[in-house]
Amino acid sequence: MGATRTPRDRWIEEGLLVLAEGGPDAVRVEVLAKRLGVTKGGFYGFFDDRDALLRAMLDVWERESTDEVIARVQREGGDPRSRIQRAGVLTFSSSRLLPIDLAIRSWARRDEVVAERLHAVDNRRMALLRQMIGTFCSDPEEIEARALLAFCMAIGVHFLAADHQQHTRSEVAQRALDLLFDRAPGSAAAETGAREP
Amino acid sequence: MGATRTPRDRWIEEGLLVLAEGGPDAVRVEVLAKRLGVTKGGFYGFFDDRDALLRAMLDVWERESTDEVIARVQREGGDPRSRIQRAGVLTFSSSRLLPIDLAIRSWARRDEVVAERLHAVDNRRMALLRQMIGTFCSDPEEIEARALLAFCMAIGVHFLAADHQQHTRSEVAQRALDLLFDRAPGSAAAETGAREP
DNA sequence: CCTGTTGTATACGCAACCGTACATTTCTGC
DNA sequence: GCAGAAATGTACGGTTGCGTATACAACAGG
Repeated sequence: MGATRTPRDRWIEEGLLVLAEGGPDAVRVEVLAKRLGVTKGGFYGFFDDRDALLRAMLDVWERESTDEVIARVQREGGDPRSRIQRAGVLTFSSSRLLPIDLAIRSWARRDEVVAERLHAVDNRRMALLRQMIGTFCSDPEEIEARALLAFCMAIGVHFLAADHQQHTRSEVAQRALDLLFDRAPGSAAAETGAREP
Repeated sequence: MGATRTPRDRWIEEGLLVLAEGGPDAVRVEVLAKRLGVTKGGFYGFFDDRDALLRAMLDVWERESTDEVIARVQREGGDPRSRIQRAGVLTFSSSRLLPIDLAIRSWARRDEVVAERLHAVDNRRMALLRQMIGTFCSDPEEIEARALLAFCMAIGVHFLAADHQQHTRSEVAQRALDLLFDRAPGSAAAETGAREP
């Protein structure tokens, strides 16, 4: 063949799916090949080795998680506050990005290189959060504390398994966001994450 | 030999260490054997297979994370509030339990059985948190929201890689806890987790 | 002592996966 | 159509890990 039936991007894409489902250890060349309906024959034409694929996956994730989110938010306009809210939704409510994000966080705990990549991405996100909270809170230290809480909740809810008595997780999460963002309880808004029944 | 050089508990213990370092996929029988300075010869006398070890590891973790923490807290006495604080410290500041806990959380995202175990443990912890927050907050919904935030932060900080401008992570975390627990900023207290430079 | 019991070493077959070498197919441009 | 390039299939050797079988060693009780 001359026409690429399984281009480089498809390997990366499938790799990200498997990463989300089973963690980095589940990303095996021969497994991806089977899922793509080919053999690993072509793989080594695109990548030096398995590790090169993992790095390429991180590249794509980093770009999608930052530049693309920001570009899309800018393009769709709106006031500063709703823009940043939208960035949160795009990142932490995306059924595509969220599981990948969570998998990479776990991965980063045991891989220094991944940790540095995540570090860069999280700093950009934290800057957005700060900006948003700064629209209604002036004390820099309190902004930082609220931003940390919001970020931790966006991540943490997906690593938590507790029930909430007579309430659903998303009801409680909504209430928690109300506390963080200084809104009257129940006023529908931000949703930095937290979707669960 | 008749004397057990490598009893069942040592396999479990080493398994938990490896789990904390590299996740469940890193827990391999032959790897543990090498780390223990023996071969896998004896392993299958204690466990049917690798999976039985993983289950035994979860048993130990569950017991240490709940009953033993609670027992120790009760034994050391104190008023209700400081007891619950101590339970938080024992769980989320323990250099032994914390990494295991975080590894199990990641694991639970892709294993239903593990998720159910974590579910039970988290419910017990959540009950303690509720109790503590209930000592200064009466609205049940707000208690639940604050408990969720506190729990999410105890977990989330370890999955977050962002910097905090001129502050350290633990300074910001302290301030965040002050917000959550209705204290004046800076009044040294609870520390539900969050130790980092 | 000597005999079981029990923990460990050794060796085996099997399977998954890596990376390489080489053959084969299938487009593309001439 | 016919090169030749490009993607894929096939086959191989090597490694790691599983679980089993069996032999060896060390300690216990008689």
